[in-house]
Amino acid sequence: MIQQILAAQATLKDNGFRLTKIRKLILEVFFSNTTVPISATELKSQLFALDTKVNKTTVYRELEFLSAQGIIVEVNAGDGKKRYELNCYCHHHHVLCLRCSAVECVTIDNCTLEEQLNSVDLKNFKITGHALNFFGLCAQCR
Amino acid sequence: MIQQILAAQATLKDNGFRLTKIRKLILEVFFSNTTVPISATELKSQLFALDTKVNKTTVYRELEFLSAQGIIVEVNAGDGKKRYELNCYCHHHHVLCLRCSAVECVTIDNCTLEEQLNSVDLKNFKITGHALNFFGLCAQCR
DNA sequence: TGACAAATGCAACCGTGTTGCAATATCATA
DNA sequence: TATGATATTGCAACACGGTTGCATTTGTCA
Ligand SMILES: [Mn+2]
Ligand SMILES: [Mn+2]
Ligand SMILES: [Zn+2]
Ligand SMILES: [Zn+2]
Repeated sequence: MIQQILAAQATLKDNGFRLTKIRKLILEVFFSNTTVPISATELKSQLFALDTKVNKTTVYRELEFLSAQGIIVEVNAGDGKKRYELNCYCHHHHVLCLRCSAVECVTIDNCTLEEQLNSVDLKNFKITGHALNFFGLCAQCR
Repeated sequence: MIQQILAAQATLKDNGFRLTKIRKLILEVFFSNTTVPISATELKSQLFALDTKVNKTTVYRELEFLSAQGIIVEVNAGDGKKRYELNCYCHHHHVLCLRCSAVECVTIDNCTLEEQLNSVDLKNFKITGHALNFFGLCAQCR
């Protein structure tokens, strides 16, 4: 993990971007954290808990920046709120708790969605991706 | 279609609700329209095109009301915006155009998603539903 | 150390959706 | 048909997630 975070930092520097205090902290949050996707508001809170008060504009801009760099990815869990997680380069889906909005990643072994698409009438859309979200109640809320 | 709209109106009256000018127009929009889900803003525009200026609060409340009555259903197409369509009582999914936000319904024949769930680690969530959204470019935008 | 550009903070704004409350319209009943 | 109870509507103000312009600060490299 320490290697990965250093690699990410090196890549950023190589591309002419700066390693600010805030950016390094955000990288730490994403790399050290669990695999749960977090929202801009949650990230802001986590930074505050780390004694770093960051303006929300900066948080939004940094999330967009790290997404553009391919370090994190946007997760749409089905409520109208963007979340982000470390880019794991592996296709998977998400579960959302309808009561407390907790989100977890879920992986379907041998997901055949892509193959099933061939037999589907997609209304002349050119498909570039899909999102499968499950809804329900988490362990604490059920 | 004319029968269905009359049946819906009768049900509403039987349950003590009123058939206002606005409510009847909204029912007409949903029953006569294509099967494409529409947002509150789009509905407001369609009513305006029918020479009926409606306050947005009324639109939102009416959409929630008709959902609660089971006449229409909420559709989450993957952008952070609620859409609604006539309740067809049939399980299906949706495609979203990433450029113009057009939405269409798609049906996967013999959707096996529910069965695949048994072999999936759902993180102790109790699942009550799912949403599968495809993304891409519509016929006009591709 | 200094200059230049990247990053930040601030304030104001946007779109979607919600709430409290007063005014209005519907409809059963007289 | 007139009336009253209450369902519905409009208005204004608000909540929330997210964005934008611009001035200030900070990181980096020569
Ligand atoms: Mn994930
Ligand atoms: Mn549909
Ligand atoms: Zn929960
Ligand atoms: Zn399109």
